[in-house]
Amino acid sequence: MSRAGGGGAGSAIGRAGCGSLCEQCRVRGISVCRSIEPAALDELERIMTRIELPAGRVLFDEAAPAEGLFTLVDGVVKLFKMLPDGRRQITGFLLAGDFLGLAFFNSYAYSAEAVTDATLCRFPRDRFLALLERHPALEKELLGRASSELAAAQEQMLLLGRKSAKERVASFLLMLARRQQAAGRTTVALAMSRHDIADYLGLTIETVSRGIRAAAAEGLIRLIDRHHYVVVDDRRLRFAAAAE
Amino acid sequence: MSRAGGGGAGSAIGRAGCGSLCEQCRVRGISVCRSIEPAALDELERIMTRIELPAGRVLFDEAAPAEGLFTLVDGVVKLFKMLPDGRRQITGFLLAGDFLGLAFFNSYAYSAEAVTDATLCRFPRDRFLALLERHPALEKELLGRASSELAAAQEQMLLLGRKSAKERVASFLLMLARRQQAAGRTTVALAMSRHDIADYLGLTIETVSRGIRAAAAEGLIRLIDRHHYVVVDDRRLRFAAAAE
DNA sequence: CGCGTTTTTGACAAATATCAATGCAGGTGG
DNA sequence: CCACCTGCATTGATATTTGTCAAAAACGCG
Repeated sequence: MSRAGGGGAGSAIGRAGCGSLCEQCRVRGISVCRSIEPAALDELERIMTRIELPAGRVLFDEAAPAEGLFTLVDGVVKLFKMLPDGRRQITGFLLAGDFLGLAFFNSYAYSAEAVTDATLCRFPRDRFLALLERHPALEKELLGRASSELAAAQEQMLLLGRKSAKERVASFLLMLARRQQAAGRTTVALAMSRHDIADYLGLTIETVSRGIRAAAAEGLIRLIDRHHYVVVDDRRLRFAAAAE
Repeated sequence: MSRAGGGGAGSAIGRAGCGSLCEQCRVRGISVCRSIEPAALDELERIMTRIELPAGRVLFDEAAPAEGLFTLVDGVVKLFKMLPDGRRQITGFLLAGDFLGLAFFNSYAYSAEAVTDATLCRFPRDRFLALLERHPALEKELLGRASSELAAAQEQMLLLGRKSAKERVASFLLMLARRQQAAGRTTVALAMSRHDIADYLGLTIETVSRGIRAAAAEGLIRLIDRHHYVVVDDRRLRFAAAAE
């Protein structure tokens, strides 16, 4: 499936434009990396703080005052919203290079929590916005990211609103594979729990489990163990994902 | 009368972010109206073309080369994506003042079609992007819009992934009421068909119909006719929408 | 090696889709 | 102006999908 950004599930998953995190930016610990003048990079570096976030730790809560913006340097972070009674919807999994925390109202629209141990850079909101004024290229970069995140969000709405359980699971398996293939891997890692997958796909853990097993039984994938698989039949997997 | 619910009525519906459509911009026929320097407005006006789109007419198709950007001056437009077998997900309804067509890859991520007769302004993509270079305030405006659309998309993912049919319908009725109340109306117009509502909420038309009737039977709303209602019990409607 | 947690599996229940009429309203042509 | 026609909406009966509940199996960890 041709998901904008080559796999941008949910919010800000690695984007074609940014490709793999460029080395220079990785070193600098920031991911806003395309077409940014060195002067802006220097300024960014001056106002940033590095954060180590252990797996399961909350970075910020929905509706909290948005005092920081972040880039993810390493690890996986999930974004989610909750209903008053505890139902949860994960809106995206973020990978290295992704940006989060942009809140044009003054509070976050979602919560963010580390799936694995993660490393981030934090930029104080006011100073970052001030910096934005002086560096239009940075603003353009953010607009591009927001735009592709929006495309990914729309793709996810299609999945949530119109795909069957099996199609959702196949779409997810395909999306993960695409992202990791882009990084040259053939074995795909399922870093997140069945519970997280379920809350991302709008299903229950049981239905996710059955969907994954069915995909394996039908020869679309081969399961190495509960958290690793290989795509065996890409064409049929795409078909199962209703992606063609 | 046209299903537009009266073109004038549609256009009166403001947008939270933009407030009500500013008069100056209405006159100029463009909706990118906050904090834009007059010079930029003049330039925008110079490159724009006005378009009248009859109800049901397609503005552009998903995956088509994105050669234009648009602002909606009057009427209602729906954005949607389709699966190969014809299933459809409407990702949003646009009202006067909304912007569409931003595509940072070179093709549209979704199709756009008029729900009611609509008036738009078209800006050629290349010239608009060039103009963006010279007017950072315009870029900031777009970033703000993209950001709030993203928040709305995440809210919709929560609805599609985790809310029951009745909650979805209640959320929809509440959302429409909020948008129209902001414009000082008390009777809410349901400009779109049950089919469109169903494709927006990820349901079938029958389930939407039952949901609306149930909301009326429970005294949350009072139906004037099939395309108009009044919110009777806001608090319970919010509760039914799982919004509190 | 045993224990708690996650995942899988199975039986059953509930929500929603599907199928099938029927009703309603607006537009059209007589 | 009225009656019919057509498409949209509603309603009801039934089917299907997916969720719920319960338990067993697998895994990770001390």
